[in-house]
Amino acid sequence: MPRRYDPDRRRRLIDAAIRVVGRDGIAGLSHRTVAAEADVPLGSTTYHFATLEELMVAALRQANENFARVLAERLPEDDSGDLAADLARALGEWLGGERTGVELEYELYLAALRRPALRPVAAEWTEDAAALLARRTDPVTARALLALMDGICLQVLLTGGSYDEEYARVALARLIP
Amino acid sequence: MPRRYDPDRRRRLIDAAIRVVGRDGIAGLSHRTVAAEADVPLGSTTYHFATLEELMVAALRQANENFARVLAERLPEDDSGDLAADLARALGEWLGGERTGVELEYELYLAALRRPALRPVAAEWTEDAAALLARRTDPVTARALLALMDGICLQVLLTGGSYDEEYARVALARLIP
DNA sequence: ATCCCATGTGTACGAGGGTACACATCGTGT
DNA sequence: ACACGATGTGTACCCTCGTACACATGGGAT
Repeated sequence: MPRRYDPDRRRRLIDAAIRVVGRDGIAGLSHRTVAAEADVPLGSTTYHFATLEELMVAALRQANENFARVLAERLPEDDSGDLAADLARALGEWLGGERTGVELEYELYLAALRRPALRPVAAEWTEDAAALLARRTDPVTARALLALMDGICLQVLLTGGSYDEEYARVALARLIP
Repeated sequence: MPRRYDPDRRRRLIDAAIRVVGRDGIAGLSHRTVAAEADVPLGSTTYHFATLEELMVAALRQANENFARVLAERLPEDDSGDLAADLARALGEWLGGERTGVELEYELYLAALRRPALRPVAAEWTEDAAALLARRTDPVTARALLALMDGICLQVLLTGGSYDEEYARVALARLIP
């Protein structure tokens, strides 16, 4: 039974947790489901992550890093272009893809509402994203743009409506002084 | 044991469900916890609400009605005043009160992300709120204002930060053409 | 070479949950 | 007056979960 000597078992558990949340939501997250998804015994998950919150923290942090990378690519540093249009397009690409991915990241993000342990990670995320936007505008406007993007995403995801990129562009443009 | 003849048992179950979610979150919602909170036998909850989603739908709908009433009071129909300031103040009062109440309503609202059954109710809510705001501005702006308010609330609640009413007022004002 | 400890494995227990179902009771239409 | 259906009650089954614990194993410090 020598599955011994698994250097990045921790990483694989995090990946498995992300897949589980993507498929069944946080409600489907348990030590057992993660263990099954990662093909490791139950005891291994409880060893590396004593509580499910620890797993969520790790998963949220990784999801943040992924999204920050994507956003950085979509936001060229030179401010020659139209920032509102760039952001609206980035949102469109994000929401236009697999709904699973968006749901996954938002669900982990929103989980911070009831779990104080996740709040510092959520705060990191908004700070990092704001810093990214602040390359193209002032910090206060950056925060407002982020808030509006969050709100637009929420409305689309929660009501089951469709994303209107032109509407988003106009609204975002109004926030830029 | 004649607890028979309970005309508004359904209503009492909904109230109990709201109290349970307020105290322990959706994670703590179960037929049994609601039954205990409402002081009725287990079978009664499963009779009136076959699934927990039905309970959540009813609870979310009631929470919406409560909040819509409050918002209507805070938004006088005459447009003599400053709309952005009114909204920022309403947000402040809402976020300044018991964190429990805000968390409760937001948690039910956000639950629609993963539960399609809740999405029509969430959509109703945004439409009703937008109609309220549309008394003071155009429909497109009303939607944008709502989205920004959602985003600002989220950032406060998820990151554990504090609410800055002046910042909110400025950002909201920019959205009004 | 040896020892210690981080890591990995298997299993068991008690708590709590959804669901089903048989039975009790009352209101109401006929 | 009566029967039937809506509503209420109690209980039992089976599942999943978190947790704890005893044991195995191999790497690296000494």
